[in-house]
Amino acid sequence: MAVPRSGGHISAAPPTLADVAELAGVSRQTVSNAVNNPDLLRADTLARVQDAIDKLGYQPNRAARSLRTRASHLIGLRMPALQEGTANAMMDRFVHTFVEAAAETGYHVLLFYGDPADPLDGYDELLRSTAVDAFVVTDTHLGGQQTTWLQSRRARFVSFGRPWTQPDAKHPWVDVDLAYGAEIATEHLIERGHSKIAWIGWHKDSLLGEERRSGWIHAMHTHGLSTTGLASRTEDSISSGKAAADAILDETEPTALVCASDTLAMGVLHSLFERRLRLGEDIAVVGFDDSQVAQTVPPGITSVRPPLEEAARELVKALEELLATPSYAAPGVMLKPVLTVRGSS
Amino acid sequence: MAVPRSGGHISAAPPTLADVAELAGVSRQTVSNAVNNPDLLRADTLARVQDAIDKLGYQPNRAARSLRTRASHLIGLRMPALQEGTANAMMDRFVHTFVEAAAETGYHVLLFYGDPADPLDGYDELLRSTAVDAFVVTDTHLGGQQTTWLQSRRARFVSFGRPWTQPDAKHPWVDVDLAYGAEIATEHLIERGHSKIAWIGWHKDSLLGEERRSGWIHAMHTHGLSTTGLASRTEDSISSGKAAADAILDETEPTALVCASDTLAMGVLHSLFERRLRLGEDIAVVGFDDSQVAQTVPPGITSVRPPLEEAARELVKALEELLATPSYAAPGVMLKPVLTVRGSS
DNA sequence: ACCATGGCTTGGAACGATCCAGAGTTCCAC
DNA sequence: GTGGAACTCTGGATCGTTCCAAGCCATGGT
Repeated sequence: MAVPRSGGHISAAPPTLADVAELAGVSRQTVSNAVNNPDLLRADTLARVQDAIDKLGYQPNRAARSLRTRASHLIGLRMPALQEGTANAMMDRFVHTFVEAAAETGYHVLLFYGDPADPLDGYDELLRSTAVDAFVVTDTHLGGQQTTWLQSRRARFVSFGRPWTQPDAKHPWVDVDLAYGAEIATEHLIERGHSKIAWIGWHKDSLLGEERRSGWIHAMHTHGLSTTGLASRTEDSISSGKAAADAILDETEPTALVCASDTLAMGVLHSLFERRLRLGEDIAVVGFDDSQVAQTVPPGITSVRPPLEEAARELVKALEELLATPSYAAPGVMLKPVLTVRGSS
Repeated sequence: MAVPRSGGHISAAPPTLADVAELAGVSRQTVSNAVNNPDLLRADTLARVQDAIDKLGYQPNRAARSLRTRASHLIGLRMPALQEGTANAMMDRFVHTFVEAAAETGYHVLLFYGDPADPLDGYDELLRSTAVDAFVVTDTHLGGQQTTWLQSRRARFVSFGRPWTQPDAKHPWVDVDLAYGAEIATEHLIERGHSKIAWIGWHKDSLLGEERRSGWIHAMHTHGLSTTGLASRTEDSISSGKAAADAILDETEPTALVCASDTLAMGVLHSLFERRLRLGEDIAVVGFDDSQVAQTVPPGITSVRPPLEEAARELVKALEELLATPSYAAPGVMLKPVLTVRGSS
């Protein structure tokens, strides 16, 4: 003998629509309406159904609902590649707010893994199995491969990061204006009385790097300061940050440094440590990303803080509209970072 | 007229089992078997079906499959609370490997959000809607609320963190032996010639804190060293770490400090910075967690590194068995951390 | 009294997969 | 040549929900 469906005190199998309907003395469809279109029911019927729902602890089965409505209420997010030693804890803050904001509109986040060597790995399977309603793409600066491909597959998605390579892309995106970030960082140092302000940035082929660099140049020139001999380009790692700092400190003796990332700023700190120079007193340093490290290292590193929470919320908003109206084409949203001033400047 | 189902070049609607069956000239069930039990088919039939599957790019619809098999192949993970300024980037590394390991066994991770004030928030909804097959619980040290509740709801789960309050709990768990961690940290300092080694830890009501502390005490006593006046207890924050360091440096003048967390270690660094003492030369410091910060601060903080990757893989393994055999009761797994030695000691 | 109106409720069908029981084939032993 | 086991394959039912078209019942205008 099978165990009776809804009889148990500790529900072995969760209650279904039919169970609720029976208890409330109405049909399945009426219960469904009570859940999805309450205003279709007469007040007293609705109350009766609600009682039954509460009594049984009913909750619609997601799989069944997804099957029928062709919507999973899941947003796919590919796990960003993890680099040991690099301050990408930034993503943590972003993901956190994103999950929170998504929850508020009834969406959950499906984290998936893809081979770091293949930027498209993982997307196809989820798309074909209709496991997610949409994606959030976060690595647009690596070239538009993912977005181009998703577009060709008619997948729904939003991106955190502007469509660098296709300025006419139609998908919603949110990004942070980090040229502006470099500008306010540099101006902050100028206000503090510095005039020999060096730049430690990334290689020329990095779109993000060139953008940030342009902010520094703009601020310097606006204030009539020269930039010659003050810029250096290198990898985004601590050791190369240190090497770059060593070189520039020996050659040009700047009084302040703006770094394209907190990782590079940490490299600078290593150089200072070795030279027994004191951060914030002997020399000023400003970083990017406002990572854990910048926040905690004594005496604190002044850093350009991207509004990740706001970005996450904007993306969820765009997603919501995109899923409501498939033809939705939002203008991109560009957010301004703020400078968090700490002891290093 | 409706668009023909599988006719399009750019598939509007994904192909279904029936489409594949038709193309291959077999029944739906045979296609299903080709996917799930290939050895039931004759070799030539299997090849024909496979061809059709490849040609159409067929992928089973997850919702339909979930509905029928009552398994979503999703693992629920509640977003851990985010504390600004605290070095919990540790979780990032854990989540990353977990997602990766889960993917290898065909599972994806469903990230969800729960009100930080209510440790149970979020679980119930997912459970009742049968959205996930199991949970990973990560905050067992906050008291066994979540695990007790999940157990009473007959939910499947594994925990990262031993069942502190119920030593007889039956669910699989994985944890890191951080008493041992404190021990090797202390012994490392003793080897380096230190004998006045202070402890900066958490309040007495923290189970994790007491455990780590016991490792320090054990190592000290084993080597005939006194611990009196060398221990301090405080909050897990940078400012209280600094205050504790200030007090203990003034009173007892230790030559080395073991901190219960990297956050506290950062507090110590602030104290040293103010006193113009040089980390690793004037005084040695060891932290816990091997966070980003410990890795990057010059000259690097020696830190007890929990094997998060291994833990994640063990948890996935346990999950797999748990989902295969519902009555599965694994013994807990206790992993040993390693000490990452850097310039601070 | 009648029919149209509109609000509320209903049973049957469908979403796309798997489970189940049975039908058809093949093959070997007697 | 036949019976039976083993192997393949098939059609119908089912998972729990929502869509659809139709049914019921008051109400109100003619």
